[in-house]
Amino acid sequence: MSTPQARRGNTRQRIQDVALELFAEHGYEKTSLREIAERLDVTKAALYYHFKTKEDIVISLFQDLVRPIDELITWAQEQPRTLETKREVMRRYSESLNGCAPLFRFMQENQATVRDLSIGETFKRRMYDLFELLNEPDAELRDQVRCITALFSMHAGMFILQKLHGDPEDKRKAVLEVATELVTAANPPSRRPARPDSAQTAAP
Amino acid sequence: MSTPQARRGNTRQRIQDVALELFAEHGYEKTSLREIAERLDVTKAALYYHFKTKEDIVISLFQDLVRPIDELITWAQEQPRTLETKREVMRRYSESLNGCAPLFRFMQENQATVRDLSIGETFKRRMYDLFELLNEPDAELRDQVRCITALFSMHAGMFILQKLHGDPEDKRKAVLEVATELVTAANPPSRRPARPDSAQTAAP
Amino acid sequence: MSTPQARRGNTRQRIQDVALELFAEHGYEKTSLREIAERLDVTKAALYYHFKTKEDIVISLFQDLVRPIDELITWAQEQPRTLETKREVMRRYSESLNGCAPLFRFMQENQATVRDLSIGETFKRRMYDLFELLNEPDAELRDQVRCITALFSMHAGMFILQKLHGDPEDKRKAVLEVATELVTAANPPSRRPARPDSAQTAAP
Amino acid sequence: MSTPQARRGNTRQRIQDVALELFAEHGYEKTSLREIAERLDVTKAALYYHFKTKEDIVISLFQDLVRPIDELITWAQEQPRTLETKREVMRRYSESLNGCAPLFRFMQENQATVRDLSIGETFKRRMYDLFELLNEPDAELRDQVRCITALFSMHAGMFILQKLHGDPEDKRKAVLEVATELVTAANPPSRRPARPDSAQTAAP
DNA sequence: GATGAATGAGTCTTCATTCAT
DNA sequence: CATGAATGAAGACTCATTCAT
Repeated sequence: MSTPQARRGNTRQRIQDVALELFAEHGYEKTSLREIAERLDVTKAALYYHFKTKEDIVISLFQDLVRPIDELITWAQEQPRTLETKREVMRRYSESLNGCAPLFRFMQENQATVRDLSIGETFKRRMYDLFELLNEPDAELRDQVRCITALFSMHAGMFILQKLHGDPEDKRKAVLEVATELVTAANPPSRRPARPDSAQTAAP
Repeated sequence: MSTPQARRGNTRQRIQDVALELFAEHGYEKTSLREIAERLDVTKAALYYHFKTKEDIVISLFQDLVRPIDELITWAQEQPRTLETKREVMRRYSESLNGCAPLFRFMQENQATVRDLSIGETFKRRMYDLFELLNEPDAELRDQVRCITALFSMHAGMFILQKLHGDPEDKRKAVLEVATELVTAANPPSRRPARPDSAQTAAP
Repeated sequence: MSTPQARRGNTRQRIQDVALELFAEHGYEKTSLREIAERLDVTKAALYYHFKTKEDIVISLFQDLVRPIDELITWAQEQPRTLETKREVMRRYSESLNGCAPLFRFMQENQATVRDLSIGETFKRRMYDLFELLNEPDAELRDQVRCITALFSMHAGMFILQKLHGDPEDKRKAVLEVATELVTAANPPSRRPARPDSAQTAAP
Repeated sequence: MSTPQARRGNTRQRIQDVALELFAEHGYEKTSLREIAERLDVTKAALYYHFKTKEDIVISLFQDLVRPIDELITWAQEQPRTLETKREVMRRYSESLNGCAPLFRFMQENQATVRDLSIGETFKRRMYDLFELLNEPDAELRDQVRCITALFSMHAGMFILQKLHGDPEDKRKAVLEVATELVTAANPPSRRPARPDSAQTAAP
């Protein structure tokens, strides 16, 4: 696996893996390309064969992440805006996040940096789309806060809970439950769309 | 205020102000001492008269912040562990945070950096103390998540909600309410200490 | 002279001197800041204390050069457009060039580079101003060529003739004579301003 | 012409064309092989199939240029050293230059670079040969300057006059005329070889 | 209290070049 | 004929830090 021959052809992938690991661990700015290169046992110049700039590495990481979320958003926008849909969005979102925990940890812990990177705006847009899917347009301020907290707690949840003992999967589910409760509370029956039967068709 | 005479003697304070502003805006690593010095119209060397290192500036900022929170923790540990105490902790914490929003924004958005700084450990300790004040020792996982989410939403709340329109004070109250609800839900009547006097023995 | 104390305070000047020497010798691109720093026995960073960028060094060199030429142009524009004025312009220009021969050699031999630098445009402008001072507005193409050749031969003259033996001052005068002849030929009596008496007031 | 098939077999030529274009535009040092390769839509490695080094490309360009000039020199050295021969040399030289204007522009504007390249010396030799053909061995300094100026103005003429309006061919002729006048003036009747047959013994 | 001048270590990035395929 | 992958050397530039004055 670590012979030069075996590494052929997957260097790009290996760069992404190591970079993500280091970015998540020490932050984007404090991770130098020298460090990444050394850990891969290649030269810095090799990185530049695969990525035009340091930022480009982050962008490539982000693009792999954003796809499932984009699909989720697209799917949700075609569903009826029922509570059940919202719950399903939360479920699916939780799973998406689970698949790219390190990247989300990186984004969470390097927000100041990410904001200056070109992906910052894209990321914000996604968050806002999700918020709008959970939130009713004319919701009270308190309910808006509930929705945002729900989203945010799922982002942060994963690694904030790391020091708590317990099975990671159990923790994920606990976070999902609490977050779903918040969304549910933010969508009281009185404010839900009139005909409840549309709800039946919600999730597949 | 901005004449050379008026600036005499409060340079230290002015450095802290500008540094915090820039750290919060662009992150710790991307803010150089040159930038800070230029904005203050002094030389970099002048910064070194007031602070031993760059990290020292952050530490000094942090110390001003941590005091009210330390006091809050000390006070709370002497109170009975009732739900009402927990609610009061939330109220007071919300106000403390309000007083140092930019610093918290900085800590929130530069976690990867802060972790490597000497303040990282101190900060984590405070968070854990607060968590223990809100959480019952043998609480279910879900209730632990509620407490952590409650704390976290108050940290993040302030600047995450910036794009929502509305009076900042209204937003703060909304966040406080939602967070307090989470804490309340995490402390169901059945689990609250049966005899309030047992609370006396709670804190060490 | 070369003790650290003696060097204090004139580092900026020394950088300019060495830089000009190396730029003229090997070209702008092939002269690295490392080279300049090493020859001065300072670090590269020291150069950056005195100049913001590599280009900045060239700009500073150029500004010292351009001043006497600007003055010459200003002076000439206030004189009557007689042949005698033009001859005086050539005389003065030759002396100006003599004072900054290495810089002109640099500009002459690195035109492709200079063009991309910010000084390129400024320089071209000066050349055009000088051309207009020597040339009559509606001159024939051949006379225009004469003027341009006159100017150009003075620029190039100095270092092209280096391999010819003879006293440098003699060579400079020879170039000036030939160039002046070209200008004279480009301003035939028939085309000179009508009233010859205005010519009397020409040179101071 | 630009289909892959049509490009077969003339890649070498295409490299030369693009390289010359870029060298003339931005200079030798600032033109990277990557740039050349990209514009040709081949890889850098492909360039190395056709040329051993970057300098090799310049050398190959130069060799194509130098042949007609070598022929001109050889021819001229066999002619009698009369003024008429010299005039003919100028005429032919002007035409040669016309055929390779971009290369000459490159050499003119990158002298500092060319000097360090292996072609530098070769080029200088040719220039000196030409000078000797135009100049009488024991000419006065002023006449030597005339000859050099004549040569030089023809080199520089082409692109210096670019901003002047007028037909390029007209400009070329104007330059040739002025340059020829300079050569004529440098060869006054009094100094011309008395008996034309003495010309046979001129060149070594 | 503060500055002017400098440093050493490090940053990201680019380049000409090589070579197995 | 040409490429994909990589290298080593070097480039310009920035940073936190120091210290004599």
